[in-house]
Amino acid sequence: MAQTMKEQRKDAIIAVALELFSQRGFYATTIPDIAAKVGMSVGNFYNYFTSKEVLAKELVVYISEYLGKHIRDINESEADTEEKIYKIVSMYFNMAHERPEMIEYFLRVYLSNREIFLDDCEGMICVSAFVTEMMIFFDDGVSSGDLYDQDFFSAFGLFMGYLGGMVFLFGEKVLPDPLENYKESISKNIYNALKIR
Amino acid sequence: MAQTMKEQRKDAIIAVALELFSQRGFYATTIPDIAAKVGMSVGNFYNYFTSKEVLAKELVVYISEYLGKHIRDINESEADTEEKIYKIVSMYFNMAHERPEMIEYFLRVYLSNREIFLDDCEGMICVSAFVTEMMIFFDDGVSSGDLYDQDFFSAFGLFMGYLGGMVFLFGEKVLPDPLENYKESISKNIYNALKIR
Amino acid sequence: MAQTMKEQRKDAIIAVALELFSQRGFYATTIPDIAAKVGMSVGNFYNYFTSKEVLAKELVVYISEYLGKHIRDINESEADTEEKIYKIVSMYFNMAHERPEMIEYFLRVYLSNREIFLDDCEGMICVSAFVTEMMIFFDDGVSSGDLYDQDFFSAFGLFMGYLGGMVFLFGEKVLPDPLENYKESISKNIYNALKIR
Amino acid sequence: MAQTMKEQRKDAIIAVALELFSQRGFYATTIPDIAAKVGMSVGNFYNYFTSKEVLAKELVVYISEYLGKHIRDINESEADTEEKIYKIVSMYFNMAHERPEMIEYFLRVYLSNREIFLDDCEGMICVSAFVTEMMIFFDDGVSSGDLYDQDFFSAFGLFMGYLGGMVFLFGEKVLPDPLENYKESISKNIYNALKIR
DNA sequence: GATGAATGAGCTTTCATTCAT
DNA sequence: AATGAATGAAAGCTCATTCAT
Repeated sequence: MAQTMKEQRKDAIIAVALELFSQRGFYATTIPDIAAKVGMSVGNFYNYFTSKEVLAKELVVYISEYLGKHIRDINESEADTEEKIYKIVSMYFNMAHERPEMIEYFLRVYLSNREIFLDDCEGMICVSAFVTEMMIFFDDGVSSGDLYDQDFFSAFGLFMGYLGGMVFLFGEKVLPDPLENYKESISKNIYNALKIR
Repeated sequence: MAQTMKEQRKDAIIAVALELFSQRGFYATTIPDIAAKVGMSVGNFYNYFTSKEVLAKELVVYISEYLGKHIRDINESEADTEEKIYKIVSMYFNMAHERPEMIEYFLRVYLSNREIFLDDCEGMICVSAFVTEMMIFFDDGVSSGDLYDQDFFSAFGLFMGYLGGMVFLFGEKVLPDPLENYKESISKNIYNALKIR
Repeated sequence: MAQTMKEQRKDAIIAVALELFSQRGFYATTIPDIAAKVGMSVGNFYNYFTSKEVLAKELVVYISEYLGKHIRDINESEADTEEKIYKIVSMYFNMAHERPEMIEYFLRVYLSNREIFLDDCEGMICVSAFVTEMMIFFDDGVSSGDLYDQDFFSAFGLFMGYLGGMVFLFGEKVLPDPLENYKESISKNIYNALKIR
Repeated sequence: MAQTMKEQRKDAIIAVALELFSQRGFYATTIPDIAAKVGMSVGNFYNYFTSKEVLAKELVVYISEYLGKHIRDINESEADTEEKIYKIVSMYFNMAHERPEMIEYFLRVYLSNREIFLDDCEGMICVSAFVTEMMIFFDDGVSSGDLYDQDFFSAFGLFMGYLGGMVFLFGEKVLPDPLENYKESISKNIYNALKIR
């Protein structure tokens, strides 16, 4: 598991870029900003990522895999579908709390700046690790007779749109309570929307 | 109702800016781009809007009022809550189809580039016309015994997150069917999630 | 014939660029160099030429037309072929003396940096004004029975290669005498090489 | 004649640099490009050549000696002056065909980027091996009563300017025939221009 | 109101060269 | 001899904004 020096530096760039991009957006973050915060020269940055866009794309893949791994763990747990929904919501909100840069990057950079991701991420392929696990979740739910058998993306849109919307509202500071407090009601809403009828 | 010349020119800018911002994003659209498409000099543009950011903010207000007006009509109609949900979903998807620049602007510019709207739009005030009507919808639904009485923003997040998510997925071309076809199932999902329990 | 202000500024850029490119070469001359010498901001330079390459290409056309015009005058004069050769040589060497940046640009920038001119100047089209007049000169010489009827480019290569070579040697400071002094012998050499046999 | 390892590596760099410089030009070729193609690290490259400019200069000397050696062979042959001219033209065109990187380097890098060669190559000293042999050729021609006794550089400019011009035109793809086919007429033209009168 | 030339700061990216290993 | 990460200066180019006309 020992990382090479180069891998460590690359991870440092990823961490810093994630933070800055998520806070300031893609365009308002400059390579000099990133390099300075990593403690690296601008020129050297380009030994790690061939362009700003390539960095942005690697970041999406990174987050997608991170999210995907957590959902896989939930998928593989013993919980029933309703509990799994709660676990996913919890995981998502915890992540929004503890690693907000990841969720924010997803919402603010990936979902919004289509022009950046057009070339290599078409059809959500940069995000497939995550989407695949959500598919498995739905399929399992349907198979086990808990969820209504509907178009995947309709259900996916509900689930992720809802969660993303809440995180957005939280970021806007219009929610009266911490995200934490909404886990129950939101899980319930989602379950009600998706359950067998 | 006759508009002054100045108002007409201003509306022309708004229309063009909406189109370009929604297609290319805020940063990739330049003032020269907008001025050229309006048929106006760059210098003159600044007689109508004092900066690019101010233009962006006026655009949000414009869309918020437009959306708000349509929801008010639905709120004031005779329909019951379940029908109103269907009407709002329909209206939203129709708008995504016929005036995509509006929905796209909302999703791609307003929701994503927080840094632009920080100064004058905090706490969703630029978007209050629209939010207010959604609040009225929920209150009416609760009053009439149709909807479960929960935190407004939790319900709002579900509703708008879901719709936004679907439009996003549609834009990504991953939906097998046209948005139109999802009206029924999505309205149903939303109603199931929000109804009295 | 009154030039607009903008045309004057453009001409100023052309003059400066010609000078710097010919002295330092294309790559060693920067846009900031040019702008500074014109007394203009870097940004404003790009209101006149959309890129450094475009500027380089306009320069070739400019010189080609300038040279072409002078050769046309000679072609249309009453002189016989041998005299015309002398006139062309004289004109070329005078130009190398009085406007060296033009000849130098031709030799050092246009002839050498093929990659710059690949896209829009293929097949010598950027230089056609000049080549055309040389063609006319040869045709006339052949028609009047003075020149041997051979492949145009073979003759053209002799003529222009020779003159270019001499200017190069002059620039290298290896010629014992000023260019001026070679007019006679070179014209004679060219005539001997091309005349009817 | 066994080369040391170091000499072999150096020759490998020379071969690669010649190829890349002649194809892409001096500025568009990077040291990393060269090192990669040689299969060597960038750092190691600097153990063989102390700078990019030094490499460029060694290359000229290398070509000059190569050309000089071939001309010496011709000078030392039994042929008469007219035949020697033909042999030089042939050799030059053959070289342009079989080792185009050498001729191209001469024309595109050495003759054009004066700024690179200013410091150590002034007065054609980097190229003296070749120039010297051409001088010998002319002197012999004059001594044997075949060539007109004129200024050496005037004759040299004709000879080399002509040949360089033809190779240039060939590279521009404007010649109707292969270079090969021009050997006769060009040799004749040169002889006519230089012969005793 | 209208024009568009002008500014200048700042961006992404490149690359010859160095140096610790 | 060899590696390649690191530097840093500089390049081409963009663009929001201003201002003289």
